[in-house]
Amino acid sequence: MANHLTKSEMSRRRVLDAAAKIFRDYGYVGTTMRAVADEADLQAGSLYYYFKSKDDLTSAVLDLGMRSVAERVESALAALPGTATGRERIHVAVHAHLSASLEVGDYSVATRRIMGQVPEAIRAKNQQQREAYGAIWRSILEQARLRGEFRTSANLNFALLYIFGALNWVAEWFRPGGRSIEEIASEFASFILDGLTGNESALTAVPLELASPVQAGWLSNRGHKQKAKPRAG
Amino acid sequence: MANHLTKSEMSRRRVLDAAAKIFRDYGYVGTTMRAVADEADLQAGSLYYYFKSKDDLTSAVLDLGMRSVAERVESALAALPGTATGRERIHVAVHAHLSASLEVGDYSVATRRIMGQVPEAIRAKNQQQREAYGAIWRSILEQARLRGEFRTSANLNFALLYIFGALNWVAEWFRPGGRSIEEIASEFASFILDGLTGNESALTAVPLELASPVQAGWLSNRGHKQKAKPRAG
DNA sequence: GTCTATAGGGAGATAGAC
DNA sequence: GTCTATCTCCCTATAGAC
Repeated sequence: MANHLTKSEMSRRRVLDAAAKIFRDYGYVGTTMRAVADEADLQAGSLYYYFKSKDDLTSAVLDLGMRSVAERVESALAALPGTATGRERIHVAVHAHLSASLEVGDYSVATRRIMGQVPEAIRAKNQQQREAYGAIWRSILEQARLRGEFRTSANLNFALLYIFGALNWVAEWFRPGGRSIEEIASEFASFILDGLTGNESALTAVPLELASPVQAGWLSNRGHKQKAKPRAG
Repeated sequence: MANHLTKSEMSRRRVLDAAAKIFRDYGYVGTTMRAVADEADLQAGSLYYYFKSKDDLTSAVLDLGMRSVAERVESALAALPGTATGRERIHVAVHAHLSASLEVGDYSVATRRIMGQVPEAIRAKNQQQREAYGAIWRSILEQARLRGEFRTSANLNFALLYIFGALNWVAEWFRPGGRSIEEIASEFASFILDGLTGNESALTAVPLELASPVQAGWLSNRGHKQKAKPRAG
């Protein structure tokens, strides 16, 4: 049982994937066990074999989404040589965050949308993980400042909130088939480090194509087809 | 009836404010007409005097939140002299956006959370307003680029998505009593324009207080006390 | 592991009194 | 304008068969 999942583990994961999708489209309260079961090709009662309640399922979805991103970023940073600059670390962290976040896109979007709507007990538990992940970023920023790579007037507390706002919004508008994650990561790292005015000495070169419009609705949540209007009463 | 609202108009607004709060905390499906009525000191049936359905109410909440921000930004930009630089316009737009967005904070947060969960018809309608508002920002960015204030490698489509992600997240973590909206706006405009590395010649000077932690949970939605756990089944 | 059946309760919307 | 009463439908969770 080293690497392949048991049937039970696979089914459990199938339920989680289904739940992430339904939470994303219908919110916390709007998600029904029936809809999750349907998406996972099960009957509603069967979910209770894997999760003892709707809240237990909710907590597991939030946990998996958060951990996927945090672990990817941690290992990407750990793989860097000790000589890496602040710029390099930030670029790598941005890429790892976006890459993992988009890979588990249903979880990322669901989390962003329902975090403020789940019962307090669930939120508090997940909040600890979020703070721990934030601490990683805080330390990258502080290291870069200590190395003298930042202007001294930059407030790192705000920078953290600013960066997370921009990065976590990506899972809402990204659609496969457009610009690659690498391009987006380079562009965003460049925005974070140099802003819009900064000099041209960007990170890795980013092709100059100002004219090409971004794929789907530039600001939107469009594209999440809902099977039906959320059930009326 | 030039300036003061009729009783009916006031009640309607009371219902909208109540709905924004409930949508924010419970999501689209989780919001019940009973809960909105309770928050507005009415009975559930009475809401149907003002709004012909839950979806009609939903649409009105999204509309008001969006318009509040767009109108404030438009008029702030219109008030600028023709000689204003790209930097100045962006700073003013950031401040106006944040200021309006926080003033109708319940609407802003509710919109951000439920936009992806409302029925398609409602989303499509609101989407047009969002695109129109986005066009304003796009034109500021393009003007600044034409004036030569930006590095030519910056992709403005991504810049727009990046900026909106960061700005619209603020309503989630901002708590009155901490740093002022003006400080946040200056800091954010500086991030957008100069990034973290840019030279010290910021906009208006921002006091250097790297040590002071931002008030509540740095990444969180904490602080929206829920009266009770969303009703269990 | 997955199913069916069902308990006990809450939803949106309408009708008609005041 | 606002209320109460009510119709019809769907929810979470459990019990027990297979």
